[in-house]
Amino acid sequence: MDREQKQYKIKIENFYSQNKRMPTYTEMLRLFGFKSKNAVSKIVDKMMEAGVVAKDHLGRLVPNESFGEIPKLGFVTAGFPANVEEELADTVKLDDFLVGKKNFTYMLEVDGDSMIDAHIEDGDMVLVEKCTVAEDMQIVIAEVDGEFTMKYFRKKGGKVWLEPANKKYKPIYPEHSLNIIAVLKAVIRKY
Amino acid sequence: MDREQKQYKIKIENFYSQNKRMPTYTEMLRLFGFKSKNAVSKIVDKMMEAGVVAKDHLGRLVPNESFGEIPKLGFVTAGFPANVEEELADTVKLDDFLVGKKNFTYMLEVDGDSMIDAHIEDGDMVLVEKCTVAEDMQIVIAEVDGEFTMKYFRKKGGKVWLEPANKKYKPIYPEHSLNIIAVLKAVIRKY
DNA sequence: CTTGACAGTGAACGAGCGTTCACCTATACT
DNA sequence: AGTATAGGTGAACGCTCGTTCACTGTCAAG
Repeated sequence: MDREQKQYKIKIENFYSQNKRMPTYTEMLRLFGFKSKNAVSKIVDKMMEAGVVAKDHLGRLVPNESFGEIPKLGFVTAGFPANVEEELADTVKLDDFLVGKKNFTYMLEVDGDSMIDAHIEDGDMVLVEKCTVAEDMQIVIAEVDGEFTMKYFRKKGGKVWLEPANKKYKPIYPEHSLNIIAVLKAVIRKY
Repeated sequence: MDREQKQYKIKIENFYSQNKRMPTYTEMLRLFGFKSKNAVSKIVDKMMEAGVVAKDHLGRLVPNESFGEIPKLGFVTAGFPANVEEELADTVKLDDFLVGKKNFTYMLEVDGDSMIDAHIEDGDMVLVEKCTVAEDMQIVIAEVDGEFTMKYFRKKGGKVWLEPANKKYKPIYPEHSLNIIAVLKAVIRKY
């Protein structure tokens, strides 16, 4: 893919992320600065050959799956490849990477340091999946005797309780009820 | 929005996330199980009134911004709202939430525990933004004397060095060169 | 029963889309 | 000079999309 094609791709990507759809040929005409749709047509043909975009069974332009994805580079210690602009083996789409069951996923903000030994800080965002059961040692959002909290879920010998990841706090043994609301799927911390 | 409309919305959402574009009326016809496009037309009109979808200046159907977003619920301790299916004030799109400058963002995997006191574990994924300068105390990916590493960037009185977040390791004072490659923007940990 | 509202059918239509063809330059090669 | 080749213009053409209209059946209210 040469430099010019990359420019076109970036313009299409921007259009797509702004308008949530692919541009029409007439729109690309303006976008690229041509005066004839045919010029666009030829460019699109090349892009299809290069695999940047594709057409579905209706002949409609659809973005290649790399749209909106970000390159995944391997380990930190391995460093950046010499030319990071090069074709990269692996890319990730954050939505797909983080969200499993779309309609059951919620984001919450952590307050308190009760999970600090699990390296979950006050202020971190967590992605949780609504769910009523959990395995021993999973981190869950639970409701115990009317209070909501995030803790390790413990289950041993018919007993269930919650355990913080902070020695300052003590395990919680439910007096009346312990309802699992959701299980932790991911932690996100922004800087 | 009544139950039926929600079903339609979910079907459209699924189509959109699979095909990366909105369905045509003919496709919705099959999708919803009607025999006349007019039935679809009426339903779409209602959805537009309800704000679920919209049409742009070309009359093309575009998803409302809530497509692909996940609900953001506030603090963990605040718990889940009684009826989580309700209209929710806040939603987040993970891509936009995490990625600032799209063409400068990369994902790397952390190995080693040198940043453990900053609660970044071995195996965590980090999002970094390519960049050559940094502030004191920002976490950066840097190349020191030929080696890549992730550390706190320190800058004081004209001197620069790197500091791990783990007492087991010592600060790194560059012998020949210290190049900042990228700055840390987010940490992601999956369970 | 009559009436009106609602939901869906089936056919017709104009518009804009993507495609295609003939043509017009430059630039590079023989 | 002569000639391909690539990159662009401008107009024409079908096709399918979204829209619209008249019509049908169903259900509830008067």
